[in-house]
Amino acid sequence: MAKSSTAVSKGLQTRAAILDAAHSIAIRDGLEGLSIGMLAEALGMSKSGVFAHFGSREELQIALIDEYARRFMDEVFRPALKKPRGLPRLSAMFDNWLHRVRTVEIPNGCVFISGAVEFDDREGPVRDRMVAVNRGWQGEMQTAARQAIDAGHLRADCDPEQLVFELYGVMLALHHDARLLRDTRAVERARRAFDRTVGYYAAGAAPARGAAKSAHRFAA
Amino acid sequence: MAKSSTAVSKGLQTRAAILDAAHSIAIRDGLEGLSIGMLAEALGMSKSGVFAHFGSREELQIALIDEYARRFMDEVFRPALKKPRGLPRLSAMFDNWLHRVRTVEIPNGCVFISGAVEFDDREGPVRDRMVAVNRGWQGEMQTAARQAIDAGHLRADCDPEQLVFELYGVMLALHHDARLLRDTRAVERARRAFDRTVGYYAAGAAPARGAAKSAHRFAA
DNA sequence: TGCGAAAAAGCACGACCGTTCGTTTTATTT
DNA sequence: AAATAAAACGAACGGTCGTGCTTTTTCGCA
Repeated sequence: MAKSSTAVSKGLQTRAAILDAAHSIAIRDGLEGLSIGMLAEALGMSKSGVFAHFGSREELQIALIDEYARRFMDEVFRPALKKPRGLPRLSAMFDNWLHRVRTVEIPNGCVFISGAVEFDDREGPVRDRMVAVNRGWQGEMQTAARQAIDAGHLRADCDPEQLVFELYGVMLALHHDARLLRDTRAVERARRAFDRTVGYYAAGAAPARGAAKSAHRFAA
Repeated sequence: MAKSSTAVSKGLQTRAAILDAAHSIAIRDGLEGLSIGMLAEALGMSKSGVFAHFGSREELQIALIDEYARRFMDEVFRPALKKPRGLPRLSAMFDNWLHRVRTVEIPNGCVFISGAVEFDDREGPVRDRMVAVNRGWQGEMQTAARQAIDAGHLRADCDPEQLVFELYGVMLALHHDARLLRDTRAVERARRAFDRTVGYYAAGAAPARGAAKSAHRFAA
């Protein structure tokens, strides 16, 4: 009750508004397409007013990466923690991700993906934050995979890093086919690819049968 | 002998030189990072001199996409045609691609990938060309997969489009991990993912065992 | 060798960029 | 309500961008 007026200062709440508008722009045009000018126009305020909240464009980009990562975690990973450890949780993560792609990332875009392409060969703090955030969710997913192994859902010889590598490849291919090629079957393909991949590593399924050899015995 | 002076006109050969320099820039900074100014500086000529060869930046970008696609086909797909149809050819395509990634695309970048991200939600002729070129190589690869099925190397229930989807996902994940995260194990993971994927669809291997069910029986 | 055409240069334009600075308007506190 | 701090504004700077002109240089051929 005592807290009469504002819980957060005016500055913080416009900063949040700026980041919200920046999010809308960035998922469409990427981190590079994010300009302070159009951001100010979208918010109905002056360029310098927007600028003052971050001090530089780089800081704005970094703040947006954090904002995007926060939303991603809240939508994709955090709800999955309510599922029991192991494959249920891992599947829930993928399901949430797929749902997010279908609802927000197909019409718009994913900052993780566009940011990775934009900053993969550019040094600096923006790239560093991009890497850190990526390591973050990859770690989360690897942990989930490791728990699935411990729980006996996945085979013991399943490499969590390899599994996450392959699953992210599925998401990247999904974005590519759905967004560039506008292929409506992409979501279904992604689902099938996930099932096949996890099914391969699933305990009880046929063990690794030297696939590395079989694929290349024809070559050379 | 009769052709005394130049086989190609001066204009065409500087145009080629421009496209070569543009290629060097674009694989690093993408199609959006390709500016006429730095292109002119890199070539030691004037902006308007460069500009005159294409008439617009869009035309330059389109010409570069074609140039990149030509090189890609020459390096990755065309040599694979010397291999016998089926899995040998498909494997050769992937091998060549992997080799190209290792030698040119890890230190630099891939225009197919950066271009897809940059233009996936922007209308216009550049995007259209990007789509066309992508459909091109995907079609080539699907044909190779179809031949592998006909030859009995891959199972009859293997969907070529699904297979190409999954294999491209492997390449995308490779670029991500190798370029953004600078993970040296990415190439090895890509190789393993390819082997596992193709191995799954290989004739003689265990048939599809309802993986779609097995992966999600834990969920919900 | 000279002539016509093609290629390159030079210059200027309007637009947008990130950023700085001084001022003015709002919030917050005393 | 007065005083202080925070926030937003407005104008300007130097820079780069793509693009349209005109002029000069260079090439190719008779």
